[in-house]
Amino acid sequence: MLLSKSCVYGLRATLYLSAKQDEFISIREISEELDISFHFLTKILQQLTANGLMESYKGPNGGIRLSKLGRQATLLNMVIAIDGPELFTECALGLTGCGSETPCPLHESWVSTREAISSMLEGTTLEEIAKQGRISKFRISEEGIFNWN
Amino acid sequence: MLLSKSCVYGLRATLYLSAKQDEFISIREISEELDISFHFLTKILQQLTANGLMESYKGPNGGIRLSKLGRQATLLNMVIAIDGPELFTECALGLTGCGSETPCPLHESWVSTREAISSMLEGTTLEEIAKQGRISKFRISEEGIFNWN
DNA sequence: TTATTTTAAGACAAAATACTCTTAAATAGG
DNA sequence: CCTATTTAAGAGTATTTTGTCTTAAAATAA
Repeated sequence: MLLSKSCVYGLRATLYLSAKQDEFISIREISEELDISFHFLTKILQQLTANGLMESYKGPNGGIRLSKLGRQATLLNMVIAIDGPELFTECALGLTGCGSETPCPLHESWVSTREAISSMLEGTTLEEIAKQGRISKFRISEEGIFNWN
Repeated sequence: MLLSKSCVYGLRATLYLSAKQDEFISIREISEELDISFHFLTKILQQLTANGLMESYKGPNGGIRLSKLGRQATLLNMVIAIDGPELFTECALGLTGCGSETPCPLHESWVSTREAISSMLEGTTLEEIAKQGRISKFRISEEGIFNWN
């Protein structure tokens, strides 16, 4: 699995929020719309607020939203905030000293492959994805079509 | 983590065996040289023999070796035998129906990214890696330099 | 103030992954 | 045949990941 489940849930919630304006959206709503366990999602989003990528507000009409920083962020920032940077730094065979001086057999090709992975996640900001989503009607949940308005 | 630990251990053992000739190498030797738990490695290699990629022989002077099929195989075959094909088939966001008709926001770029991953693992056969290893002195363990003779 | 709604935090449980240990089966050599 | 060596198989343990539940804290509104 490329990304952990926590990370996938976090990304889907992030995409959900990218389509919303500045209002706080309740985690309950997100969890129901995307069919993700409420408490589990809460934990994941707490990590993102701790990293300054989201902002939360307690009480009635409270919820969560992308921070200014979060709106300008890319999916790569979200992935690193949840799964850590290891995917983009470590050797594919898990060897600690692996580098161009003392490489494993996969080293050179893995360096360029993980470039491809980070480009995929870094390519566009959330603002851009949201704009594109309105045109392309991307899915972010198993069932139903998400309203990218 | 791109590959499971089981998979990484299996790949490293595979690379170890690729440098050997037709003799059976004991799993004990591999586990000591590569610093992998003996019993755990045994389990992993059993999967590869079950898939016909390796052959084992019991008793004194017994051990394991790449089968004819295994020598002609690529690392991709080994990865799929251990971790299954999911990495190369599933949606990056874990959505079941994801495809070009009803894509997630990552779909198109993920398709080409996973192409990059499979090319990395498919690029060369074990025979070719072993040949290259003799020239480039690739590492396959934390410490020490592996003898690719 | 009080009740309600929401996130925060932490304990807990379940499942998956990683790893260990014991016993069985096969083979070789004396 | 007997013993030692090796893989096979399966039970068992530990750790990590995933998911649940309960209580606290903050905010709103009546």
